[in-house]
Amino acid sequence: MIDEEKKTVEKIKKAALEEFYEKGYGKASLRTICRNAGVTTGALYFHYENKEALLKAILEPLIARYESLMAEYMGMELEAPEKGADIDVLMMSFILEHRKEAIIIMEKAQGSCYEGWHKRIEAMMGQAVMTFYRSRVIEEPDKELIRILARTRLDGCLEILKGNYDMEYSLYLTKKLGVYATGGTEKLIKELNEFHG
Amino acid sequence: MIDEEKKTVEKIKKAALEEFYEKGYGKASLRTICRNAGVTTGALYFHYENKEALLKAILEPLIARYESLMAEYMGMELEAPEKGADIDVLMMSFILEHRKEAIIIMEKAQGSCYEGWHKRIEAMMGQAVMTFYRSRVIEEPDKELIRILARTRLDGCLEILKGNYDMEYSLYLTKKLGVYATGGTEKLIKELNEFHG
Amino acid sequence: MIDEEKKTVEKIKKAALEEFYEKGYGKASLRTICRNAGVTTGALYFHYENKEALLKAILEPLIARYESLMAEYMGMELEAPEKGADIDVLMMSFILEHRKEAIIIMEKAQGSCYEGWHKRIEAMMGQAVMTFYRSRVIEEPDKELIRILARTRLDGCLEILKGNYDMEYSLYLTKKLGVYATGGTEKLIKELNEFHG
Amino acid sequence: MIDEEKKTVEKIKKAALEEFYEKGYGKASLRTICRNAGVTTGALYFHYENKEALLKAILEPLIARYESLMAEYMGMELEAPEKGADIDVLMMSFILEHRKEAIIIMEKAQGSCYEGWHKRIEAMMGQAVMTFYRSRVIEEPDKELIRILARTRLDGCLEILKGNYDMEYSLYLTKKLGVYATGGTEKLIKELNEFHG
DNA sequence: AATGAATGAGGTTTCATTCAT
DNA sequence: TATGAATGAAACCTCATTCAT
Repeated sequence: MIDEEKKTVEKIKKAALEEFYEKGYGKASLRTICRNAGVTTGALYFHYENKEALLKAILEPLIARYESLMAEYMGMELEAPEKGADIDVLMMSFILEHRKEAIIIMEKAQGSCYEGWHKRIEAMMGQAVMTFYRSRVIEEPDKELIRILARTRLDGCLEILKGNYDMEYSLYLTKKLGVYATGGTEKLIKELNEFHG
Repeated sequence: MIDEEKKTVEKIKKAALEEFYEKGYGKASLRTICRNAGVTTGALYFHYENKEALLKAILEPLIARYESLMAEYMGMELEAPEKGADIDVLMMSFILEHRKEAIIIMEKAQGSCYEGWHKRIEAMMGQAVMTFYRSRVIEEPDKELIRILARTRLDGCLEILKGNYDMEYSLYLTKKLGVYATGGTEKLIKELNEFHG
Repeated sequence: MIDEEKKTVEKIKKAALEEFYEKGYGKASLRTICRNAGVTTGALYFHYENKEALLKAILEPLIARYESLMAEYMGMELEAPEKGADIDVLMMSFILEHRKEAIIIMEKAQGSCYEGWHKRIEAMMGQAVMTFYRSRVIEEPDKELIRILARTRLDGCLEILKGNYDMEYSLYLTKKLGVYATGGTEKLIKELNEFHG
Repeated sequence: MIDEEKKTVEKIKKAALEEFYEKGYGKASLRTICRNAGVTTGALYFHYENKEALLKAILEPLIARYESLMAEYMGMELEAPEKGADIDVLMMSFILEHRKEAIIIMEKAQGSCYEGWHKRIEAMMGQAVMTFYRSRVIEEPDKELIRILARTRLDGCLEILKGNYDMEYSLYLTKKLGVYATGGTEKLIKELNEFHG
């Protein structure tokens, strides 16, 4: 009873999350998902139109929050750049509840309709970082450099996610990464302006 | 003649490099590789025992250099930490000649025997960074934090590789990333010591 | 109320008629039928034992009329062969009300228990035509020839059905086809008797 | 040896021809084809890209002849309409060697790229018949009537094909059908012109 | 009378790998 | 060295049908 009360949909989503996380979308096997969920292929296809729909069902809930968060991120950093670290903390506490989903969308979605999502997210972060640099640097900052800076910051966050630490420790790491980023940014800006002068 | 002198093995390796790079080890198709190489499956299997052996043939040459480079990296940064940026430059000029191979081993080897390699490399960099932090920080630095710091630095390099820029620009970006890293490191060390005091 | 009064059975039959007509029995999908009828599979299976029973429910009403019509056809043509055209008209006005059902049974029933029906119908027409030829031709007419003659006449009627013309035009075409058939029959009979003589 | 000398491709084509002929393209099962051919799915897919390519391999040889034949048909009937029957004979002797293929393309190709072929062929015959009628009838003949006339003539030919008679008998039937068609045409033309007068 | 979740066999297709030549 | 035909398991997906509610 206790075990059977768990609805089929939940069993499928759980098994699918694990499979997508481990093998990536392209290599994930629906058969394996069904087997691990203790369900037949027919049951899966009753609930989800196809492989991609299953992935969507798993990621969609995260996405709304993810986007709104990113938008917020862009706004805040512009107004109060020194709060960058705080925002990272905010982001962490949000995402930590959907670790695997976030990792899937950022690194394991190749072949699905989310294939390009990580680039969109990188672009958003890139925009925020660029806006900040523009306000501090005399010459137009190098676009690729900014992109890479944003990307490595994102990678830091992802690395924390992948570590699967508890919330407190994750936030600790996030803050330290924030300090590092601030120091790096300051130094880089100084150097960029010196070269100009 | 000139064209036919290009040995089968070379044609296969070239096509395989492209396929592994584009699709990743797991999703790469030997059929496609053979087709693009203008070679039959039999020929491929005459030269390579299986899919993994083909990947090995492509990556092995890089690996020796990669490891020795990493070892060197560790030694140098310990002795002369301020030369971090220079070492990055050195690394770049090495790896730039094997862009795709490096990216494959770091991000596209899932499912192969190189699946865990990126972790080894991260560990090596982590060691180097840890050694440096230990020499500057009073308390034992947090291991995970160091690991992540090393990892993001690696990601920066990878990002440059992925950009496929020309050597000059790649080195420019590497240097700037070095400046950023130095600034971040300094600030973080200061903070870590302050907290202690 | 007005809309809900339309019984489930009717909705199912309507959707099924369309689906069988478009895709044929074998390729018709019960899912699609249910979806288009706005009904669940359970409801369908409450009323019909299986796919074939559903087809039966759709075709059965037509069949009784069809058979009696054919019987009548045989009798009339024997007594008054010159009325062939009139009978075609009669047949048309009957069948035109069940266009799709007639087409299904004649051309789209493969895989069902009606798979052989079109042959029965062809045989009936063949009998009628044979009876007529026997009364006019000295030697026993070739059975296959008669069968094919009957079949092409049937095809003419079917073609009119498939055209989905209005009644008036359908009857016009039927009449013209009748003229053609009469002319063909006369000429053929003459030739058959000449060869004999 | 005797049995194994029969090449795989031939075994596949033979089994496929039978399966397509019996079940139609859509319902034909590649598994069944492979089983009946004594071959694995892999073998089939080595030789043919997909289901449709297999059908193409079976029909293509017929098609070239079919089209050239139809073109010839159109030209001849225009110049010498009384030779209609002769042409039917010509057509028969051509097609008789590819009975099943012809039937597949005319009646069993739904769902494949040949889905529309039978309409093209009907249109060709319709053109030829229309041209003839135009030259004999005062008023423009009714398009649909002509179409149906052409179609029934085609059906007669198909019926002979489906009968799987020997060549001699097939030609006999074809000739008789030609006589019937001539008689029908004459009578119909007379009537059409009378109505006009 | 009806729901709708679940079944499981079967559909087409792809794949790494083998082997006689 | 190399060919290329063949294997057979596994991929995603659809289907008619069943059954507890």
